[in-house]
Amino acid sequence: MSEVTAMARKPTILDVARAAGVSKGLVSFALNDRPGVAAGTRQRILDAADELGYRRSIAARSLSTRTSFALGLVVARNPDVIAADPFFPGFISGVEQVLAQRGRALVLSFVPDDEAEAETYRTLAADQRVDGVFLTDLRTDDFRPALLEQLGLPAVSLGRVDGGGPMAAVTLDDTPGITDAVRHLAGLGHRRIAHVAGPARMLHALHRRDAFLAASAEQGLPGTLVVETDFSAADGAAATAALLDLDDRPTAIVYANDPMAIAGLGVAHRRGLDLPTDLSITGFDDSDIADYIYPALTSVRTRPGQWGEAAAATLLQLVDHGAAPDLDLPPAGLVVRNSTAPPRS
Amino acid sequence: MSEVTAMARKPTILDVARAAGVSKGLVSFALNDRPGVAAGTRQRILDAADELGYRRSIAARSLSTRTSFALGLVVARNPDVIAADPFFPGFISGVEQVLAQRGRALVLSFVPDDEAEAETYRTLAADQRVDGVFLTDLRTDDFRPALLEQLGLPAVSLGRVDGGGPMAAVTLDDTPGITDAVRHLAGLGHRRIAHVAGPARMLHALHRRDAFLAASAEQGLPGTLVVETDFSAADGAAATAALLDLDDRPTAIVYANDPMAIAGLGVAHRRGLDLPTDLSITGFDDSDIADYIYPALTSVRTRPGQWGEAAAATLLQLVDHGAAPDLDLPPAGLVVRNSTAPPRS
DNA sequence: CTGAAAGCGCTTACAG
DNA sequence: CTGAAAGCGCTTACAG
Repeated sequence: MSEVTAMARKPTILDVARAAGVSKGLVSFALNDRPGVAAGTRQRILDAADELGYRRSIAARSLSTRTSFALGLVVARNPDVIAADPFFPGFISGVEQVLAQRGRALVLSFVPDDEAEAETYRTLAADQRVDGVFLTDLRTDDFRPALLEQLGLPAVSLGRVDGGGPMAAVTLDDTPGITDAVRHLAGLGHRRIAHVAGPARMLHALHRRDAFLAASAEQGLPGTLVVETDFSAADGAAATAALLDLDDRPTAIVYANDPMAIAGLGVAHRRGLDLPTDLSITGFDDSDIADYIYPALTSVRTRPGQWGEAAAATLLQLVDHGAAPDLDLPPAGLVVRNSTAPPRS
Repeated sequence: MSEVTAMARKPTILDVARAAGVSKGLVSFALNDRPGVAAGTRQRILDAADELGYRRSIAARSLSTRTSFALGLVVARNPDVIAADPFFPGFISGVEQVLAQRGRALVLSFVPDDEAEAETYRTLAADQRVDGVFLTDLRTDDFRPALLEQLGLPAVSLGRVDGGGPMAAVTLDDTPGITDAVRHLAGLGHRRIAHVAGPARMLHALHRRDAFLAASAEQGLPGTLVVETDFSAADGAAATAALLDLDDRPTAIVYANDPMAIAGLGVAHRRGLDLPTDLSITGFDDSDIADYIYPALTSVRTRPGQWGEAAAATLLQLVDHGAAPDLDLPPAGLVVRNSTAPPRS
């Protein structure tokens, strides 16, 4: 009977202290790698903890240190758009890989709009659910940096915040990928190249558009064919239809993400165009499926997993040490497949 | 100076007790809707709490109640496969919608394999990170139900566990969707219909395969053309190629998910087949992109968001009240588009 | 280098 | 119906 009770109860710091013949305080010091514990004593404590299968209670540590040992990610997007976007699963996997070995958990939140997003950050901060957050999908006039600052929530952003505040950032330049795409198409002989861009309120969509514009100028192309979308397949299809309706329609289209490029392929096929001869297409993200559609999609390969690892390491450093240097990741590169070819004569 | 200090500190239960002129204990009772607090006193306490902008500390509540006020989801899949699968974003959105209004958080974990998965559950339980978990992607000989039972972690499974243990379940029958697909194809005149199945170790893949077999039998079709895959686009493409290499190749293929169906379309196109005339194709999931590829994909529509809401509500009930009834969701239905047509002559 | 004690902010028997 | 106090399991000055 008492044996059962003894087995059911998980060991506390007091059990370790008794087993090692020291005080709770000293156990705490040893476990936290604090200086000022004799080497022998430290070892004895560690052994005792090991022997007992002791794990420090996160709830108790949270209460006394005001730390949750968790990091947060809140994503404000339409579920359909998230589902079509290969970024988040890869990013989260990367984050996990780092957090798991550091004993941290990831608290995830998908919210439908800006308002719910702000509310979520407030709740996360008020409840001290997380020690810091990842800031993704940076926007123009983004209200979040100021909000997080006000809430005192450490954050690392993916990409650099607009105003250039003090927020730690992990960056990855999309420009070379888009530039390569335009050069590649121009090199094939295309002169009328269009861009199906993401929403102007999203910074990375803007960067891709700007890169497209700059590369077009560099190649002496007009670069006036830019259509804005919300990143959805539906918008990508509509934008493609609009471009193909033009009297002087483009011979190539650079899309700001893969789902739209795939939808664009569909529109072109429906119109009986012969791809890639009648229309060259490039995507962005290099989704898993890109290699298997017809024609296989030329796309810009980003590395969401690397972003995740880097962002997690940076945020952890920020949370643990109060500061972290910015990190710049190797830029995205173009993967050439069969959806791009010289224009028809 | 002291004002600043006063402002920075967030109110505790003691502040509320003082403001209301009662003891901490009584505040706790009032906040937890316990009986035995005079109506007037309760109101006074609630008002005081409101006035002060008081929120109970989750860390403190966690420590004294051994409750984390969080639920867990651990997903063991290759990031690429997750990325291609529209299920999780929708599911998570649904879960969130319920958790947010109940003050619960979602702890998410993506792990690479079974071993990491088991370790994650152990850690989640040992650290009391979550009060319960969602069990997705049920497998044959699934080690998780027994592990969770042993760890004392309440769980609700998506679909019914193999052995039929005591675990709460939210179910959604895939059978009608597949049956409809086969009937639809048979009705169009197809006699050689193949199935590109998911991995046999995954229960929902098995269910879809069994449904395919049963529907084939019902329609008097051989139903022998079944190829197993890992659900990836790569495997879907390979399976399609193998089927099309057959002397007596199928005129229609029922895929167990959309990414494979899309990859299959690509393979068929590459071989110069005229779709859907030369080959009819159906998917499963009804991804956002299904409507925009060419030809638009006939697919089975599941409702991941509904699953998420139902599963979250069920798990919360289980965690809060110790028991929850099983729930059966409306079955998936076929959405007919243009990737299916009568076979050539 | 080590111990004893207070404190983190709640909840919960126990009295009255 | 209400209060006083112990307890959840840690961390952290403070002494020595």
